[in-house]
Amino acid sequence: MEYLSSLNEPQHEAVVTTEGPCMLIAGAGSGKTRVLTYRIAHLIREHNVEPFQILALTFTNKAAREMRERIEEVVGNEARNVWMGTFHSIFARILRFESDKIGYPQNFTIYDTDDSKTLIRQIVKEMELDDKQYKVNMVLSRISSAKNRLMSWQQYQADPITQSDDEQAMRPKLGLIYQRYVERCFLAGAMDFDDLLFNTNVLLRDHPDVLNKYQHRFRYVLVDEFQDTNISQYLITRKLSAVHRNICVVGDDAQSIYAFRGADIQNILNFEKDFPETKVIKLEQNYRSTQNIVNAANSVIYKNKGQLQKNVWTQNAPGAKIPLVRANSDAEEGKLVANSIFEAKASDGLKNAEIAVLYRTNSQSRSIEEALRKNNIKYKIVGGLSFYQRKEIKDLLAYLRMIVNPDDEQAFRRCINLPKRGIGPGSVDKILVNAFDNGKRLWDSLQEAGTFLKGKAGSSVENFVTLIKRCQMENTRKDAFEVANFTAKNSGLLKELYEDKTIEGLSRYENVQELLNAVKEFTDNPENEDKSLNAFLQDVALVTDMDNKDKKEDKDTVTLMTIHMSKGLEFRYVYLVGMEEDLFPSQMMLSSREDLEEERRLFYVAITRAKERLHLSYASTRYRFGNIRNCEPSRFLNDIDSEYIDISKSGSKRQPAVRMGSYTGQFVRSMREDGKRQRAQEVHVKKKPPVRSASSGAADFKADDTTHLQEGMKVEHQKFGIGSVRKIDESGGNRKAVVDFDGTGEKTLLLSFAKLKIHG
DNA sequence: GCGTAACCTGTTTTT
DNA sequence: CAGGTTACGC
Repeated sequence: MEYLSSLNEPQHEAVVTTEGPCMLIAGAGSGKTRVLTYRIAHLIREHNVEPFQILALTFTNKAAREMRERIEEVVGNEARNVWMGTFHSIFARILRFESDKIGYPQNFTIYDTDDSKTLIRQIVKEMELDDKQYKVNMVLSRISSAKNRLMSWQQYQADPITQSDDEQAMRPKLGLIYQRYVERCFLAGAMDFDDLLFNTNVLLRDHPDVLNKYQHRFRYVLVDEFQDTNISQYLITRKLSAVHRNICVVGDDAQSIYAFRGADIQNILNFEKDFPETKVIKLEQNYRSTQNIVNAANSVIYKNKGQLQKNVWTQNAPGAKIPLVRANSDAEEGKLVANSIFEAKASDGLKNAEIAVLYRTNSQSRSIEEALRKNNIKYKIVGGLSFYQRKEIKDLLAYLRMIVNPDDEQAFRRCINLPKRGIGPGSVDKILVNAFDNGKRLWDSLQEAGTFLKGKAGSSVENFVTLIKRCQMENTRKDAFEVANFTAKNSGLLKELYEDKTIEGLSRYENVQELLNAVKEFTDNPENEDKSLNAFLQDVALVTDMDNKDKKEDKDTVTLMTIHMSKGLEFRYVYLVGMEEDLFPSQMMLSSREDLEEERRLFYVAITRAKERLHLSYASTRYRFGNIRNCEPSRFLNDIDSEYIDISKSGSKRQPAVRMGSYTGQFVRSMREDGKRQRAQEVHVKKKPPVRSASSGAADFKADDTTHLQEGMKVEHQKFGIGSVRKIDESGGNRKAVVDFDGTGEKTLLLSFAKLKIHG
């Protein structure tokens, strides 16, 4: 029980109040994660609860992983058996187990947003609707919000409100698109992200035996970031905890920033109604930030109406005022931030890892990246373009999906003619029409394609089917890595990339190898019991970031990310850039008061990430979508009480530059608003964005053929430097070399992937 | 069916 | 700007 002594009174109460419903209102920096992990540890250690009886739900993989690690520190290995994960991953797991009950195959595919969009695009086309009236993003968001409110397509079509809404908005067929979309997903054996929650609700609603089983299994239910749950998620947790009623929700209404995807603060009010015996505990002492930061944050959130009563305070040192800095351009803002980081490191002895740069939109990262690179400051980007969204990665994944679920329409479309086999859109349509018109599965239609496709296309499809069958055969007796390897080689994908000797081609080839490495890591990880391809694909579909990569790479890096991604994290120094009207608050969000308040909560989240120092900046011109735009300082800057902010560096009287005429190359001539000329100003460097994958730079390092590698030879590795070969190990089907690197010591390298040069 | 060039269009946050 | 789609000639 020694861990309890470090807690303050409400924290202590929150840990030991294990029985009955409980709601923790946890202010920013109040030690929420600590309380949650201790609570779970306490259940296991003091109440003899079996780990598998505990269900703990988070929003991000990162939060789940962090919590698991911290519980492990207290209770050891047992922590592994706690049902802990994101809503989506936990319920995907349960759905897989119970898939037959709702008519889905056990190996169902999870469609990512791209798959969903492609499918909607196709449906709109097939229905011969105007794609300008039915814009993909709009259609998808309507469908998504319906699903999040648990409205089926039948209900959607029958509901007079949605119908009249759609008619007034000139898109009366939306209900039909919704229907078709659901039907096509079902035929393909696929669920999108929203379906994972929607179908879990259906499963628990229509199958009392299943509900009963899980209700009794989960004696304790915990929900993190409760303010961000939508109705669909809330209903699931409510049902699951209806028997034992030991449900603990943790949240902070001031940090609710996901209303745009259906999160509903009402859930907090509903909770007290649904569980009238709820014990409410408020954690109000902030341990994270200086007084100045806490006060500034409070002064901001105070501008919102209708927050829950809460008084966040701190005993920490007063700290410095918040500097507000104005730059002439986004590029200059980057420079100022980079310089400030450089100085902070020198004078305050900060490490890169203690610094974060936060922004509203992913596209803002560019100017910061360029400045940091010029200053030789190492950085990493969290989120943004994910590794798994790259074309070559999605291509190989499409093959793997096809092996596991050969009815997966989107995977089929992606890989049927890749590499080129002479199967064009005409043949693809015939195959699909043959399936849909005759009520057949896609896979069956593919297998009989020889009967209705003549010539080259027909025989190509037959070869494709044979290829998939061979891979499936492998899949019945080999682990994910071996199957993926087999598929990459036999599909011709790897060969095609290998033959592409352009810089981009090499990089794509490296990326595919990187994916194979990721599969290898997955199968090598002792925590993964199921090493099948199916298990790997499940995992990958719900992992959005590459943080498992970051672990191995350089750890001491400045973190760049959106404010959304930063929730739950903390840094000694935080640079919040782009404090400009229209950008933050975002122009697109300003249609209602509620929207503005959500943006303000986002500002609150950003401020409260900082422990010691918060640095605000804005640019008066910004390069966006190929245009220079003038920017005004954000209205949010006025929300901070003036005693907490230092505006001495923001008061430059220079007029913002205005774009004049067209530009070519790197510079633009600009003019002041008063008509006087200003010197040419650097606005944008026309360069490709930096390669962000873990294998960046790999293209410069061409590996040698290692077939003749022998013991005792000297080799060079891109990352580990020079070393000598100790042993060559050919067991287990993989050729591996044990290399003793000067400095880093012995490493075992997979020769098929390791980037090795033979030295001298 | 394939390859290229011209054209078009988005422009927010995430599982 | 960058990525996706269309039109067109082979």
